[in-house]
Amino acid sequence: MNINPVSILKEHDLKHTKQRVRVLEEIALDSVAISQPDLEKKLGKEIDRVTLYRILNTYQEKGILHRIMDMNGTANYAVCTSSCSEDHHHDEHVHFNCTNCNKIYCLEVEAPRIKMPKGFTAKTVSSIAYGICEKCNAI
Amino acid sequence: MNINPVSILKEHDLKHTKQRVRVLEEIALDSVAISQPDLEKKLGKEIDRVTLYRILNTYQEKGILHRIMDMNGTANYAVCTSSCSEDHHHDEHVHFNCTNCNKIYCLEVEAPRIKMPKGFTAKTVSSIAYGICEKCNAI
DNA sequence: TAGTATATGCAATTAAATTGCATATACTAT
DNA sequence: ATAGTATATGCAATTTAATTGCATATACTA
Repeated sequence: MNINPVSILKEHDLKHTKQRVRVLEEIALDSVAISQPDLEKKLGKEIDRVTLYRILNTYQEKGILHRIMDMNGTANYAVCTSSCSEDHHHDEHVHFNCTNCNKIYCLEVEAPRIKMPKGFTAKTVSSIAYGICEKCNAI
Repeated sequence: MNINPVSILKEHDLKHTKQRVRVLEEIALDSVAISQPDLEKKLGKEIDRVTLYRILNTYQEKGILHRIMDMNGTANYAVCTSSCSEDHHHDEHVHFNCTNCNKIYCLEVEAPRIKMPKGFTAKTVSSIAYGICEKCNAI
């Protein structure tokens, strides 16, 4: 993922701190979403646990990160595409959660439009496919 | 929801206990999924917390209940349609999570088939639409 | 560069989930 | 019916996750 943490922070009126930059860098390393526990393991010595929580919440609210819940209710984070904003997350693509390695992929597949019943108004739709990923299938 | 807890238990080779029956009854009361915290509040005095965890896990594994994770990673439970089984959850319908009242509805809408990229094999797909529900829209 | 607002880290608390074990309960075969 | 066996339940204790309050440190503004 090719992002510039500093300019992302500026765009969203967030103060430039080394912890915030570090978190964004770490998450952007991989196109695969990273789980909160894994992030903690990687950053645990550099960034306080509580700070990490707060940074992740801020990023999610600002539309900088997607939060994808896996089957166990664990939060996973990935960098949003540039079109996301505070009031509208454009994460209408499909996520894929491998039931073997538990990785979450952002597929380049548009989430299909779903017709809502009368009275219901949908703002966003999250589709998660569960199965076996590329790598695990190859083994 | 019109179910018979006793026969459901039999079908799945589960022992008939009053706790298991009670849990099924409670969840089947409403077509809307119920959250684990709400279940605990309702059953807390009748059923031990740990037992509830275990019953819910068993039901989910056996395909008796759907587990739907909401935005906060909280588990919500609803009765599966009769076509669910241990090896294949047929919950390919869309869920709707109201961002106002936080209720989760099982919509009578089939989840659309999604084409997977090469190498990925999907077993189930879960689609959750977020927005405002019927009731909250009416207010 | 001083002043101010906000982010961070630490300590403490609260809440959620898991484990082990003794007892109680449901089912099986007699 | 009943004894025996397997499994479910409830309790206590533990582990893990998440939240809150507050003092200090850091980034931005004028």
